[in-house]
Amino acid sequence: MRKNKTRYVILGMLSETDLSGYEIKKIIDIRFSFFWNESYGQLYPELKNLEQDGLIYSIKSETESRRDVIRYSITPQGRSELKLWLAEPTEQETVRFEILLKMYFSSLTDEDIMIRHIIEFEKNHQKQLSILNMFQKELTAVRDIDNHEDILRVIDFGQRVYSAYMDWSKETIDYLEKRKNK
Amino acid sequence: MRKNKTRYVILGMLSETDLSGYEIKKIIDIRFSFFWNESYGQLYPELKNLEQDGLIYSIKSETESRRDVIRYSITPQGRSELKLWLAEPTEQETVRFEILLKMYFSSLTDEDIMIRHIIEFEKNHQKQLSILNMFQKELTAVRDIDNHEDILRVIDFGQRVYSAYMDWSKETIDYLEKRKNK
DNA sequence: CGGCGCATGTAACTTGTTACATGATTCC
DNA sequence: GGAATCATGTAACAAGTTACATGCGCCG
Repeated sequence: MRKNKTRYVILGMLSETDLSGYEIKKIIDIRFSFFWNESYGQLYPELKNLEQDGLIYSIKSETESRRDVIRYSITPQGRSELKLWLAEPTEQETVRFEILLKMYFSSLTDEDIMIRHIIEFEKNHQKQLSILNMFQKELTAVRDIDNHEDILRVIDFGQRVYSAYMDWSKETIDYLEKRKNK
Repeated sequence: MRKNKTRYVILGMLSETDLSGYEIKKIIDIRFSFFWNESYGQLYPELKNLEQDGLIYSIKSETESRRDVIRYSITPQGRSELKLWLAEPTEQETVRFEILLKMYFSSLTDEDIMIRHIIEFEKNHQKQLSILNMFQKELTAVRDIDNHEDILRVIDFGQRVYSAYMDWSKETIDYLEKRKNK
């Protein structure tokens, strides 16, 4: 049986500091995007669910002059739910690399088309890798967060994997170039 | 707008040889599993759709004594549809690594729990890597398929990425062991 | 003769995305 | 004043999984 994991990202984030749905989404997009995605269509309803389950509660903005920013806070029950999940066995991830599917059947198309795909792939992930590198530098400089080393471990994962992507891309483009000129 | 990609795996496979739904599923599970997943619930209905669209046609088993094996064959329209897709831009993959999410919040749990998760993660992917290595050896020995080199490129991707997983796992277990003893 | 693998299929469900609506505020 | 961003939300849809049903044939 699969488990709704959106709740745990939310709970995890709120375990560090109070946040609004919008802020959670932004953090995921910037810092988690290389290993996690969420859409508003999942996030907002799940926040409602969590509140109803008593795992989080909302605090209407008071100090703020802005509109209706609804910031959430985690409850003790929320924390224990999060701890429970952390101890549960991890599901194997299911992946779908369209680029590899295309590569697999690439003999059916022109080399140039495939090369363009891989360049695109490389570019996208190079950008992500740069962001990771930046983020790593930032973190290494500021050493005040308590789960600081854990985050660095997560970033390290991304760097290794993305570097592997880059190497593969270069080699595969080379291979295709050679095949083209044959 | 997202695109149903199950059709293209099917078309791609049928572009090489006639296959039944069951056979397609098996090939995906064994050879594609490190970059692609499909369930029967997607596969069988999609075969029906493709047949209705005239991109494939079914051949009821004649030579076979077995039960109702429905083997499919690709049509010229199917081939051109496949070629069209190969030229289209590739969608960025969305990933969800539960293991990294847990690592990120691992300060909230015991080191031993996290270590067990990573050992599990490592074991799973080590198995996959071994299968990839085997498959690569096989392919390097037999050099008769036409898209042989392309497949090797795909396998190479898996090997690089999985090796990165292994390295990261080892280092992260070390890190957690050290943290535990502090 | 029981269990496993072969083989096809689907209904119910969960999960996830997209596209839109709404409106405030900030920045140029 | 218009564009971008902040901010919340949802309905419609698409995608994907799970769990089951059915039954054949082979092997020990």
